[in-house]
Amino acid sequence: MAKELEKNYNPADIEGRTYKKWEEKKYFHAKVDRDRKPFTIVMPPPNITGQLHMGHALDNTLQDILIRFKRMQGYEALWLPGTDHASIATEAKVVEKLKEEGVSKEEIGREKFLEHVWDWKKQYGGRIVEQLKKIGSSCDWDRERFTMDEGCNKAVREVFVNLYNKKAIYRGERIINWCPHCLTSISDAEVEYEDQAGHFWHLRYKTTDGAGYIDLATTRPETLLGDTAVAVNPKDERYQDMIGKTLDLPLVHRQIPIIADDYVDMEFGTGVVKITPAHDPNDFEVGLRHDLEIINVLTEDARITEDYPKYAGMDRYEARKAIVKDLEAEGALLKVEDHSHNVGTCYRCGTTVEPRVSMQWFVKMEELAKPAIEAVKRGDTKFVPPHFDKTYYHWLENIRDWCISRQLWWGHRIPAFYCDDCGEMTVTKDKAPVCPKCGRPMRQDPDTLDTWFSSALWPFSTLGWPEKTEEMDYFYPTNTLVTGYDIIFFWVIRMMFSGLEHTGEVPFDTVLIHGLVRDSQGRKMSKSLGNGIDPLEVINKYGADALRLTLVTGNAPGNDMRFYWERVEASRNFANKVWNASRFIMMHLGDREITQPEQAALAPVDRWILSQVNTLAREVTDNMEKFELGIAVQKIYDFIWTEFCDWYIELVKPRLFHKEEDPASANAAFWTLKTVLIASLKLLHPYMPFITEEIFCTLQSEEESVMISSWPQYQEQWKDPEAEEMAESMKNVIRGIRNLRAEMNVANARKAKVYIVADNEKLCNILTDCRASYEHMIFASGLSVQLDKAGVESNAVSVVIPGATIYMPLSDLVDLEKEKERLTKEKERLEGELRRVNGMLNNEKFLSKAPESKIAEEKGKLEKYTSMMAKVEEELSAL
RNA sequence: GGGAUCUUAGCUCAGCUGGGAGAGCAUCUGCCUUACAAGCAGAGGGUCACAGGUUCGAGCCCUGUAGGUCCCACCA
Repeated sequence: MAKELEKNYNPADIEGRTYKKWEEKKYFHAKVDRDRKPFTIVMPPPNITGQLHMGHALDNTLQDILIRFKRMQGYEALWLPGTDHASIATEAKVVEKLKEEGVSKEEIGREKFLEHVWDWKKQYGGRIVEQLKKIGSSCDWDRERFTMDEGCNKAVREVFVNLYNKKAIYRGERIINWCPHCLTSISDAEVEYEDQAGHFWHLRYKTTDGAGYIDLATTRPETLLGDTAVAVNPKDERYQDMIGKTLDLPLVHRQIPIIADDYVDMEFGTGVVKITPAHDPNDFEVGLRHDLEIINVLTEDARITEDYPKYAGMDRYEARKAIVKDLEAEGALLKVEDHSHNVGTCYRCGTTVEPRVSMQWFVKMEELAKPAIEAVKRGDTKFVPPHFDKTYYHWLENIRDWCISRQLWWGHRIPAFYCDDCGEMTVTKDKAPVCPKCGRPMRQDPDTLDTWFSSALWPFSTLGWPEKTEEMDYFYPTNTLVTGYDIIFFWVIRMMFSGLEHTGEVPFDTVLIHGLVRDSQGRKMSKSLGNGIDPLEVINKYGADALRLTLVTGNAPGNDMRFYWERVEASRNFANKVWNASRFIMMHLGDREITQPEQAALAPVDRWILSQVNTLAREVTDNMEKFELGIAVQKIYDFIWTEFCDWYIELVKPRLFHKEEDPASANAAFWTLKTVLIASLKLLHPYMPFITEEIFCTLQSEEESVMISSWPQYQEQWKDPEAEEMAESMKNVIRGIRNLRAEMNVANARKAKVYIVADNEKLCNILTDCRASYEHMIFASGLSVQLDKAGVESNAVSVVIPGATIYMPLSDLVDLEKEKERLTKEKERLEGELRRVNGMLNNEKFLSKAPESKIAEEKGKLEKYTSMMAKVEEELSAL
């Protein structure tokens, strides 16, 4: 049965069934196989609330390329997928859904609420997984995990208890970042700072003795209600006599001391700072040093507390207005200035965070950070590109303790238990412990853990840790972690110190960092701007392969890229090119039995393209191993389109069209076409898995698959410098004639006799030997390759190529002036080249210091250009 | 305030350890040549931000300047 491809490349028909076939055949599944080397990637788990966006598409395309490459190279390649429970985001979603139904989470209670969340997860959590499949991700879905599954929970409890016992986790009342909208604490990393326009309110606080006053400025007048001191710098001479005095706090009329603390910058403002320990992290520190009272004036949703009846219930901003007004009335307001300052906002909802003193759990970071820094310094884990290690070091070297408790219900519950009877607290892996002191049942801490706490364990919790599993032993440490630079501090550093602390090893040897996919104007894609491009829309229109190719071409690791539909079209066009070249080959191949020809039966052009694809395999492999995916795919693209399609296929066409006349030659051509096509498909497969699989299976058999075929290896025997030289000469001839015809505006239909006058016998022989390969491409009525000008008409047009001059008698079309112009231009070009070469070769320092090979190369060029120049001048003078 | 990074063709970007500037798109000129007009053949277009330095030789290495982007930072 003749094998054929559909007339048009239609990705939609192919992708779904191809992916299904791969899944059914279990090609994605990796198992412990001690005879093979493992290669492991763990997928950064997308949030279950998420929809596939361009960031996921890029991230997963890169991972899929790497894993397919390694799989074909013979590694036991595991790409372990999963999803993240995303506590804040998911809880918010479900709360919102319940709100629409008229219920609040408090009304239904914790257990019932969690049931709702699990239902929600069941219904929507798989969405993103299905979307990942659409782009071709070859993950081992049999091993899919969830950050809240039983295994992850076990790992979380193990880690928490271990760290607690080592005193690396502690509980304490600290000032933390509080989101008044999400109603939970968030970590430092989760706060995003932005410049906001605000004001400076200049205030005057009078001393209680009525004898003096002190002026200060604040950006948050409403916190005045919680002021418990005013601070000046101890060295500030202006205020020496004020230190120790007491002030009458306006509005509240509480007596507060003037204290001295180094924290105060004398240069800034009046050099006086009001101290509100409950509502500012720095003031909190000052408060600790001076044993100040902490007066909380805000509720958890950032309203004024009942303690201040006049303002009670007002939110932060209403209260600010009211208080400013009252201060003015009291004469305490001096002036108001515009001022822009840095405000912390919640990364999730954008609400301005409120520093808040509360009881939370923390991970002590200093000791954990050290080994993580050392590991990268030693090179146990490398960043690609390397400069991202600076970001990594900077974070770890300046890290503060990590607030891990969240006032949420959806998440891993903190494994700390309290005895209401005797007040005992215990931290245990046990899910329902009794009080170690009095034996009564205990109450579990109501808080859950920061989502990143479980994400930090992902590279090993997914492999079965803390159990000593085969998988853990075989696949861990993993190899490459692929993620965006915006996630380094959230995730990479936390996996690093967690891996080192709990497994004693780095969790991965390489961190491949990519940038952001921006819109065509360079803006970040965002929901609020509405400028996001849906990857699924791209796939529907142009196919997953086109999307993937677009995301990796012309991009270097760590750099942002802009999305253009034009680029997707270019990728789709390439897919179509591959498709049609394959279709052409198969059309002529039909059912023909092809045998590997003897070396001697191969035409020079066959040996040339075989040599080329061989070199390509080596270069592509090198580039991919260095994570230079953009460079690698560019080489594949150029090879397939230019060398294979535009040159080789065009050159062998006559042998296919007249296959019956010379079966041996046709066989050699077919064998070469097939061999090169298969190698190309293999090299291209990691980038464009669907189209390559479809063509491969049509060409070979449905039972086979390019994705589990072996990666092309460089083989010395196929290297053929002679054939390459031949091809170069042949291309020069063809290009020379094409140029001539284009410039003279001679249609290909107008045939002419062509004389190639070679400088030397060698080139003459080369061009004679392979004339059958290129004769049809020069539109000649006759071709003569010779060593002298015998028989060449006197007024033929000419073009000088390296080593030869080509003449075409087109006398009736010749315009002498244009000929002169053309040859003069060529002469000028050669003069430039000769200037450069002579400049180098006449430089004694170059001759004495440059490497031999470079000097020889330049000498060869000098010879070439000198000879060409002589011929151009000769032609010119002949005119 | 500190750090990172970028500045290459009209646009978007590549350019591996320093050795004659590339791609895609766009533009111009011919072609429906029986795989592909989502195509073929040709052409034009760049003092590689600027100034120094190292080197026989710099887009690439070093220093500085200017501009852009991003991250971090407790200046009330």
